[in-house]
Amino acid sequence: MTKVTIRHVAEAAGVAVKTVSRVVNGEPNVTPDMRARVSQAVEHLGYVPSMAARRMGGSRSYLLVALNDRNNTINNWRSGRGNDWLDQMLHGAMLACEAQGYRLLFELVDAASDDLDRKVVGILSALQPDGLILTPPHSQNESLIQMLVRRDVPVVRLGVPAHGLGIGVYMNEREAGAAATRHLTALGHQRIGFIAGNERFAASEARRQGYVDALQEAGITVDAALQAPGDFTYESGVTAVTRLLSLEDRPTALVASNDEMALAALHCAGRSGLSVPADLSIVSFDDTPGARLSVPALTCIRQPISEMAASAAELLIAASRDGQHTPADHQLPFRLIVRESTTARS
Amino acid sequence: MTKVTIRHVAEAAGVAVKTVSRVVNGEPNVTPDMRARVSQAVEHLGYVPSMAARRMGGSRSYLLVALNDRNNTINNWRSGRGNDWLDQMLHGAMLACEAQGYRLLFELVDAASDDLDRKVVGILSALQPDGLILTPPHSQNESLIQMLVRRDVPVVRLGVPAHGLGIGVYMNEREAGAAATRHLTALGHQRIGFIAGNERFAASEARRQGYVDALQEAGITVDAALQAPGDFTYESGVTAVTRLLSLEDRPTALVASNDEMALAALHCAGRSGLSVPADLSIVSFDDTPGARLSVPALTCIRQPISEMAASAAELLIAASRDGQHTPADHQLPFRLIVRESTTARS
DNA sequence: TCATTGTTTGACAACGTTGTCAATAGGAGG
DNA sequence: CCTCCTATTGACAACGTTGTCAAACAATGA
Repeated sequence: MTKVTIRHVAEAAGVAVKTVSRVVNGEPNVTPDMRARVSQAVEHLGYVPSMAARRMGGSRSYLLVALNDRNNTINNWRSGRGNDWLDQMLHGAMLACEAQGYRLLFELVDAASDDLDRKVVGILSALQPDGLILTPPHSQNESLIQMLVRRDVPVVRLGVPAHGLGIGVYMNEREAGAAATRHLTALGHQRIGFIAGNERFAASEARRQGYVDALQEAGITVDAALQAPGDFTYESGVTAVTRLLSLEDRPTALVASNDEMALAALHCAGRSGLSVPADLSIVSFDDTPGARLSVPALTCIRQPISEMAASAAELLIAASRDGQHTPADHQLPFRLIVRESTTARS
Repeated sequence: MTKVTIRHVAEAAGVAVKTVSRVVNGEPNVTPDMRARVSQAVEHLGYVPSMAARRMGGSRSYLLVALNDRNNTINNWRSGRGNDWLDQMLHGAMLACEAQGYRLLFELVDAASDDLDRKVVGILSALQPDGLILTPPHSQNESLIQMLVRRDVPVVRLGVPAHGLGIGVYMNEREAGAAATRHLTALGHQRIGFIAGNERFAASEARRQGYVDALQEAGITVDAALQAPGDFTYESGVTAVTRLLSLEDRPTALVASNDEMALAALHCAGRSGLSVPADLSIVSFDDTPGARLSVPALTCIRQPISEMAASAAELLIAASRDGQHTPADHQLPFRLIVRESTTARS
């Protein structure tokens, strides 16, 4: 009933504590007999090693920290953007951690803070994690990452290529932007509008470039008037799509940089008497619940968020275990999900 | 550059480590001079105490754990329910923890698991948190909570009254159900349908009872045919509302047990040629982003989720600090947010 | 047979902090 | 001035685990 320590297990099994430690950690050079005897005692007493003591005695903490932008996160639910990205990230990373006996601790830090580095160092000192998962926009903060690499903290940068500094786990945003646009050109669309995402996120510009790539491939002239700024919020989507639909030669299709702005487009189109997809086709990014539930359901690009997070966790655990510090890049595939919001040009 | 420990601070300030400990923890019986001298050294060296060492040496871990149902959570985003509840809970609790130098670790455990107790004990042994926040349905698991109380772990039960076992932090669901319904009766509605929530959650039945209460107050006969089962998913909302709208004497208003099912009702109504709110008024629960963004925007009951979570964290920290173990109940107020989906009976 | 090597086990220090208790200094009361 | 009490500071053990190193033992080869 009371707290079970490694010593209790050692006594119960009649062996040294170090031997129990070896068995629990699956270290080599233990006879099968011994391993069985100790395992049985562990099982019987319900022994689980204390993370704190492990961190103190050994060199690993069995803990990963996911660093997220506080403002970004909070604004998300305050302003209605929803946090699907975050949820999937958390789940992907947590499941991967669990599978290896690790734990994930989620931290919020204001990316715009002027003593960001100091705060992150504080987290490192307090928690001493075996690795750090940075989400955008932290994952793009080169000076922060340089500092972390200097301190020998394994770092995964989510959503962006690492270019030799840390480990990058991401999808090809530019190619995704192109794929979304190609879907529309293949359906015969010529006038294709683009609603950009928040410039703070590197993915925004990459998607726009992909859009341009696909237009050029199809031999369509790129018209700056068809590109409207946005910041991922519903409101910015309304502004953008209002402008695009009021054009002389209005677009017959739109690429929205996320679902939220696509939903704004959907509503604005309806309000203007345009039917989707008959009069206006829409492709978006994210595949959030809202995209599936809207009428019509949105054709969109799905990011492999939980897969990226799981990879991130696995890479960090491996890096800390092997004491390696090799920069690397891991690109994961996206998927175009065709639903009801796109159709051939009439 | 390298790791800063309490010993370094002690040397820098020319005092004993214990004195540094006292200053860092704000303990009494330290002269102002000493406090200033040590504080300066702490500041200068950027010292932050190690959580692991604190846990080892002292009696507190400065860690709270939030226990969530794995299936519930995962299904949420897989099936499109969205995780607004979870996000708000996390943020509320995290901010409260941060304010007191605590950290929050989020854990997923399958509530239907047959060795749930064992798993939770494992978490306790590994993490040794100063308190546990249980979310529904865990917060309703009396035997689990009994076990935790026996082990002297401070426990907050989110969303339900504690009835003497642990600490309950919740809103009055029954009264909320009544308030939602009263809003409709006050608008002159007589035929009011109800779409129930998942029976696994105690709130579902409480809301239904409140609905019945309000009808009786208004002298309206309670008609079982107007009450349809649901489980919080969009699909179940479709089934329920289809049945309700096909009734001979169809309802002119609906109370949906969450936003998701209300959105289903909205779409079904539109498909049946009914306009909301002219032909059908809808009130729901949750105030998720979707409720604000839908057309028309949903009138709904807002749960004080982040406030409940913040209270939970504060209560746990206080309980662990004072070593108290007093059961208590804290009821927080809900709010009826009137938007566009309800109007007077025509 | 003996030296050599490798495998298995254990003893012990170390990690960074706080709890306990003793030592010291300073002030009040006689 | 001396005693007693309290406020302040410090010395040291303890927490539960792993890393290091040595000991015991078994197997191998000459």
